[in-house]
Amino acid sequence: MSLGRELTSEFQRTHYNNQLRSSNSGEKVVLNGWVQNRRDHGGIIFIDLRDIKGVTQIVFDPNFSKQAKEAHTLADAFRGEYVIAIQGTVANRLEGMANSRLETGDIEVFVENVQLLNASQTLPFQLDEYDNTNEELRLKYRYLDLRRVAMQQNILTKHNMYKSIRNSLYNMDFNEIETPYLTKSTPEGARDFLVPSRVNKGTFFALPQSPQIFKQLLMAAGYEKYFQIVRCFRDEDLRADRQPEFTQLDVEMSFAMEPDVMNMAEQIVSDVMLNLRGTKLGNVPQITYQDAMDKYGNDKPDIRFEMLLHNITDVVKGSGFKVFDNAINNGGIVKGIKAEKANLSRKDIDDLTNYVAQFGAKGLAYIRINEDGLQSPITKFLGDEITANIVKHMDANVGDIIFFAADAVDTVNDYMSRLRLKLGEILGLMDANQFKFLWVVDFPLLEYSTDEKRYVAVHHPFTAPQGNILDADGNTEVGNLKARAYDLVLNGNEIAGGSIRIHNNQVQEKVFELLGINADEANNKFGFLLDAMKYGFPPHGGIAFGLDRLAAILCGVDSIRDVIPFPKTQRATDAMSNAPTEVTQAQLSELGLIQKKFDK
RNA sequence: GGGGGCGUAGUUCAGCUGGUUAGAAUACCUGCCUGUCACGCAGGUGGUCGCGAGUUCGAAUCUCGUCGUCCCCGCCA
Repeated sequence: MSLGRELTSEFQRTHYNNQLRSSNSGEKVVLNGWVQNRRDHGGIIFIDLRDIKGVTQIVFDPNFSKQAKEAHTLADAFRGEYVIAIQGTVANRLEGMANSRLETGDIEVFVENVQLLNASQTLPFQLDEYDNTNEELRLKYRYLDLRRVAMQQNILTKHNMYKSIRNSLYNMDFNEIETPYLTKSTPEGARDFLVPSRVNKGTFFALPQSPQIFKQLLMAAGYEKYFQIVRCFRDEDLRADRQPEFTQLDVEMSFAMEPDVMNMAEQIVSDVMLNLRGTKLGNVPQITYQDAMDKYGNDKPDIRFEMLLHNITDVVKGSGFKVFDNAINNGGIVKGIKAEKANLSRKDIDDLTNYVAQFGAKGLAYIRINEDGLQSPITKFLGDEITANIVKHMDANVGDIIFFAADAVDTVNDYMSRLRLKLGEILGLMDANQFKFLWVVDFPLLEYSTDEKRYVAVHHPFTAPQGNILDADGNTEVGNLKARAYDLVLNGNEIAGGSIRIHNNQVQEKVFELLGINADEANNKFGFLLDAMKYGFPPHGGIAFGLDRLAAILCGVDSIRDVIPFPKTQRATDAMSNAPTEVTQAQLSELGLIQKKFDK
């Protein structure tokens, strides 16, 4: 293999590989890049030369000139992913030889001089779009994987998203300010990543789960409009859309109310949609949390399709069908969902039954409306009248299938919302080219955690309550309190969440009280924030976007790993470097994590 | 912590109910080819069937374990 040479000035490119057009015909140019593809016809060699901008076809024709003959001889040895620099002449392609799939497809460059800058071994996998290499190998050689055009497009899409977002916020007069990565552990919410302190042995920093408290303190400090594109850390198990470190757009503004934050957020996504997709955002509808739960069964509805859940508890009450009656008598509900013109086989329905079973469904009753009548395993228990009422209530027609859920409210909503999405997928109702944004508002402030046997914050403990919470007393139904919180949902994904925050010391103490956090504990954990509230803390609110998810949706990929340059595997390791790795005894000892061993 | 899928040439996969020498495509190597653009044609190299144990006359195939990876539940905004 020939050794690569240093780049010299006469081989520095004059153009990127997406730039040349017919108008450049006859010009002498220099191009740099990777050999994407080599087609050797014996007498003539074509190479697709790729750089970050695009591809140009270069031609090694030994008859073009005396120098070109030498270049042709060299090109004989070139292979995929060799890095080369060429000097040559731009020429219009022969009649009928243009390649409409290339930006530069009207021209080609006849090479007169070539410099091999570096060779490449045979790759561990092919970089073309026809190779569907497993992710393990892609991650091990991530620098090669990232060289693939599809991945470059994803990464650059994310760049363009960052650029658009920054520009929007600069235009709206927001200040970009940093917050620390070495922070205080507050065991609330997700598990922290801990960093041992060498200087203060036995103590630990935590990597931030979000800059929440710091951005509020920046409001206390009077900066009024803050934003940051910032890495956040959570030591929890991974998913296709969850990584231990992820990127968030964090925004906070003082003297703001809900519409101010929401309008600002809409401006950001409006600009992103216009800049990246060329589409107008339009009006973003709002739905209350309660409505979302009633109609969709979850707090992040995908509104690209209807298929609403219907509460039919009253319709089926006293039907004599044990499953329904038991659920209702135990305080639960019965919901129905109608899949219109759903041509599902018996096996499809079995699959759906198994699918919802993992979310607690004990079965999946249904009524299919056929030309010649109803087909259902449960109508014989329900009786003709109630069956007819259900069909009427659900406005079901021939070809439709109604599915039923009967259980505790939370269970019904959980698996019916998942059934709805599954049906949407099966019936092809989720158009990947549609981007439907939705605000979910009026979240509950608190929800009861059966695990911890206490109320916990739905958003976080700094979220302002609606109304005057200081009036709350023993008679107040704590679970009914509402928060000044809002989530932005895109195609069934929560892409941003925020709230107006508490800026009043008494209100904050009251919320801590409701959360079962006593004054000592609150002081210990958030004393500096509580103190700040005593020194002219302005009213403020903000929002945070999950940018990896947003980028994944915009790129049309299922996993956020495809928009993160160097992601972790599902076991939270780096397949390339094998991190995390063990460290030396000396390092541990220096950090005070083990007793120093005294060798004899 | 739990459930499931996958692991066979460099890569992507096939390999049935256990049966002679484990196949294909592509990549790679050699030769031919002046208009291709996933070039073409001819030939060739390439395998500890993830690893370990077991069942069997015989295991890529069956069983158990283990490792890796992905998806999901729990967990997590």
